[in-house]
Amino acid sequence: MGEIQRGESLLFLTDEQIRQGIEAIYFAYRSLLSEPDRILETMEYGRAHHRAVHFINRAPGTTVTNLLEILGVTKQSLNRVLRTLIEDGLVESRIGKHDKRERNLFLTDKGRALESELSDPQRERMRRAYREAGPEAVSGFRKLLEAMMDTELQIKYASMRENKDT
Amino acid sequence: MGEIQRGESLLFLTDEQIRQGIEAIYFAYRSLLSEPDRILETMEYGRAHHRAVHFINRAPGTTVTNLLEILGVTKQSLNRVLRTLIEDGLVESRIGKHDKRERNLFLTDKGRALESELSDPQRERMRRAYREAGPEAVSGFRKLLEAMMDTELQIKYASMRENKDT
DNA sequence: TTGGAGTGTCAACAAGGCTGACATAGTGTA
DNA sequence: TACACTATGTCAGCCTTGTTGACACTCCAA
Repeated sequence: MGEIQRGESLLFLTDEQIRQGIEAIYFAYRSLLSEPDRILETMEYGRAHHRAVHFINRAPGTTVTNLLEILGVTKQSLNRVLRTLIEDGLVESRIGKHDKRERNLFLTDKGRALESELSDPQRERMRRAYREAGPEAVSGFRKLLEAMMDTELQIKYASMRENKDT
Repeated sequence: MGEIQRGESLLFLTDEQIRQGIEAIYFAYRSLLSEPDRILETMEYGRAHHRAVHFINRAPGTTVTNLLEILGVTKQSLNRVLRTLIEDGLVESRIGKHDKRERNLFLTDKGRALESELSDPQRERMRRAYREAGPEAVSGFRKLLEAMMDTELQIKYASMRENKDT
């Protein structure tokens, strides 16, 4: 490839560097799923259930529509998952107060237990990586991931962090 | 978000920071798949084909077993994909020279064309993010992703970079 | 010569995406 | 009030891509 290197090196923009970055995300993402996957194998739930439970935990009272937007799936797909979670008593669906068409979703104690079981090892892995790489790496990591996101997801990501930053 | 505080502060290790990191990867990974997904919709291939083509392109002559390890799927699953790619003339499978049981996989011109079509927009997104975030962020990003990987994948990742680092 | 490795293939199944169609309740506006 | 629209749920059927299990063949190496 032919990036011309002027004064300050642009070597970090070579095709090779770009490719390695893409592969790094792929491998890291897969590793991040490995623990929950292993646990999920022993139960009647799948990744889709984990994702739903994760985001309901993060934003208790969220609506179905909001969850649909965050997860980027169809309502039929989400509903299949949500139905089993509600039937099994992991998620509670309350009719909206302002708008009775809406359903506000909450985790029950049982739901929170599942969320922990699945996410704790994931967070532990992440914590180890954070610690190992140090605060500066973490900051660069976050910066880059945000820059990679579609504007739409960037906005959702930002809004999920509201009132949560220390 | 707040500036990372130096000194004794371990604020970057709070649960909230960890969770945000996990979500950031999730959203970024999804964004990274969005362009190829859109293109794949118009053809008879899927993500699995993209992955296969990507790694064959990266390591021309690689064997089936090696590809299986990198992709982490079963041979039946990979074979289904590989078969269509070979039938369609995107991948060439040559009997190994040293070990005639092995198949060495190569992209044809047509295969390289598909790889480009799918990966170029992805690399373009990545390049933009790299440029926007700057070299230091890139370095932190890479460092953290590597720290997140399972040892096994870390090794594969490292070996893929051999003789490719500038 | 024999066991194991590398590969290919068949069949059956599951998870979790998708579309399309239709139903119901509730909201908001003309 | 009537009507259009929104939020949600559900049925049916399809696709991709993962899985297991079984079996076959070739070839390498001890």
